[in-house]
Amino acid sequence: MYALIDCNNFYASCERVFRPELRGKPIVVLSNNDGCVIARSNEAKEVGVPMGALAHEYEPLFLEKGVHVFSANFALYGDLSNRIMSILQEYTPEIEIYSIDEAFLKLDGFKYVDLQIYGQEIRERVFMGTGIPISIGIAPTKALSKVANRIAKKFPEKTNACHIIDSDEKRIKALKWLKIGDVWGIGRQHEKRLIKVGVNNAFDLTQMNDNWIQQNLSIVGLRLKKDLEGIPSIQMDEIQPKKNIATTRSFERNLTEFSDIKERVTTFAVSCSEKLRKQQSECNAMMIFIHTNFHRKDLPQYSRNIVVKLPFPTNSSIELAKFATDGLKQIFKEGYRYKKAGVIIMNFSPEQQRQLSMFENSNHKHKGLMKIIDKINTNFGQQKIKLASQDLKRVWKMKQEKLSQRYTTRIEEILIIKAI
DNA sequence: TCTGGGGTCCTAGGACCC
DNA sequence: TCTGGGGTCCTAGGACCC
Repeated sequence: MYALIDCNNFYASCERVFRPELRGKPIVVLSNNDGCVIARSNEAKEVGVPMGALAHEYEPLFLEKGVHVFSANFALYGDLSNRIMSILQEYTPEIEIYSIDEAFLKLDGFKYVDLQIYGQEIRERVFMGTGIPISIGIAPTKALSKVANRIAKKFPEKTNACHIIDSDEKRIKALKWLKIGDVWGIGRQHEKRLIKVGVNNAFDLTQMNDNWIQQNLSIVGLRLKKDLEGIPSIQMDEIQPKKNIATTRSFERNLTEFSDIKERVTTFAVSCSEKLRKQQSECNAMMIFIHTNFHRKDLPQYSRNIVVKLPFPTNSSIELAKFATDGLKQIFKEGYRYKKAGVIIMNFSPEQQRQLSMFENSNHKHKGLMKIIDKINTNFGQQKIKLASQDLKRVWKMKQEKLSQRYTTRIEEILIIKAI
């Protein structure tokens, strides 16, 4: 059996951990730059805040309904996620961390264990250890455990937030209940196509012809169908090094000057190379993109990207910042108001087994230098050491007006309790 | 004024090899 | 009239996930 653990309204729940007075109150979390809503507590959903709601547009509703608004605090969410995952690891040797708030547990050899009781134990332990409420779905395949999890979430009273699909009867009932667009792996495009041929729920999908599925939804869709039938076809994935790493941001205001954008792109490249060194890889190519604000129909639009092939594999911040600047020079065009830029690095190779090039090589001194810089930045706070090409005293930054404290990762922001 | 950020996998088609 | 057969690798684009 597989168990899918999913945190309830994860970001909103994280904000509540250190603000217990907000339990039962509506909460929303905003995207970078406080642009739109990316997470909502159940109470916020009830008062009518949709996903992706524009913050400025919904300001009146927030005030009227007493919705508590937070800027995204990824330092906090990431740390709480790590804590939850390490608790989950105590319950099975085989775990797949699927996203920041989800994990699959493979429950092999649990034949004589009452899974409902086991599920309740996990829920209590995670809540005790972190203060985050979770829902659990248990079933013979991964896709079915996703379905079970949905039921657990939708009917918490009836299921005690843990639903198990362990008979064909339960499976079919669940599949008939689940709308096709809500099935894991069926997005907008597939949903449209399926409804057109009369597939309205997950059960209908399992009744379709294999050839049709493969032709229209590819092998991925066929695996999904089998999984929903109860034939395990989607495997557990181990944690693997990433194949791409990206740092992209919208700017708080439009940028027109090359030098401003160059500074941003340099910083993005440095951030990518830090992540790259963490997984001990080097990259062989890099993409840089810039574009204007797509939503402003009244302004001239410009959007371009460039892929730079590196002459040698590297993970040095200095080298990557230089290549990023070179790339930017080729795509930057004067006279536009830029809203967003990004750096994506790809084509990784392991740091250990590098192929030496006859003529061009990265500066071998960088390796030691980067190690020291990473160490200092870890110990003394991010960005203590920067490249001179980055803005050393950045005056403008992301809009984060409602940022909560990084309670669990910064000693100076730890929760203070006053005993009176 | 105002619209997030970070990933994965699959397929078709073209270039190239013998 | 008539023009082989079998591969691999790479890329762009499209779909999906949270």
